[in-house]
Amino acid sequence: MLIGELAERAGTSTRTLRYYEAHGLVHPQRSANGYRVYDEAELRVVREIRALLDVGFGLDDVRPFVACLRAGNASGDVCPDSVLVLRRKLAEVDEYLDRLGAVRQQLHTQLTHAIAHREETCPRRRASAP
Amino acid sequence: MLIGELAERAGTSTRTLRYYEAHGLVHPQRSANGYRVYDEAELRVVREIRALLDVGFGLDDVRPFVACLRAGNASGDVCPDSVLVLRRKLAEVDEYLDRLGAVRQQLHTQLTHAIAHREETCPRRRASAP
DNA sequence: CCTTGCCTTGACGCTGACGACAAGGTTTAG
DNA sequence: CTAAACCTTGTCGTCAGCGTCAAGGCAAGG
Repeated sequence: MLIGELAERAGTSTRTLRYYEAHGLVHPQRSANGYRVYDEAELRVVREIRALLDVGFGLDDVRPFVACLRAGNASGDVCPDSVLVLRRKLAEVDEYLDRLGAVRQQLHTQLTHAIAHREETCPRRRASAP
Repeated sequence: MLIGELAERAGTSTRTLRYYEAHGLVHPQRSANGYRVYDEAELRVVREIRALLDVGFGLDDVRPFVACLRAGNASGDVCPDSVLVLRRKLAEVDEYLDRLGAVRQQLHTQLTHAIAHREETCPRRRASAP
């Protein structure tokens, strides 16, 4: 299959596929006229890449998973390097969740105080004094 | 106070202060020789900006808070526009927390399956068979 | 006069994953 | 013959908040 078909089947663009290739994630054959030719395996690889990128991975994080798939495994997750990345990413996500939770708390506090301030300085009609 | 002093007192760089000015967030006076001259109020403004950026706001989000401070309020939070931004940002954070939680869940699942797969295909010494 | 240490504007670099366009070759259909 | 619809490489643009020179002016001390 050519690049256009793969792009459509993988739900991405030809530009993206060439980008992945330039970064060493995909290795298509070339036909006589220089066109990139992909097989079904590459489709699975591209879908793996996309799935991981959607979850917040970078291209470098994705490499072990691609290698794992290419090594013949049914899933890109099962190789040691992939597991390492999964652990690291999970830790990163946990850390970010913590920070974001703290931020949420702070925003909530700020908002609460701001509202309280408004009630103080410009009381609503039905509040206390007429 | 000149730009270097403000930068140090605010814990940032002169480049950053000029950047804020270029984006209309800070308006220093100019001395005869063309140097930027800031007063104490600008220090508070810059600190407000920094605090909000640290929490994940963009420069555009910060504008209402700066205007609020400049309007004479003790806090940049208490003006209506600031409250709107606070509400919006809180909602954004909540949404992102949800997504990130889902991602965490997925990563956890992938990791669990990968580990289980390893136990299957290459059992530990003390597992089952000798 | 010279150095040191401020300050000025201007302009390019960076990160990441592409989008958009240019200028051209190939193949197929009419 | 030509248009349509593929494909190729190459290059620049995008978003945000700055970092990092470059080239030069101004002030003060020795």
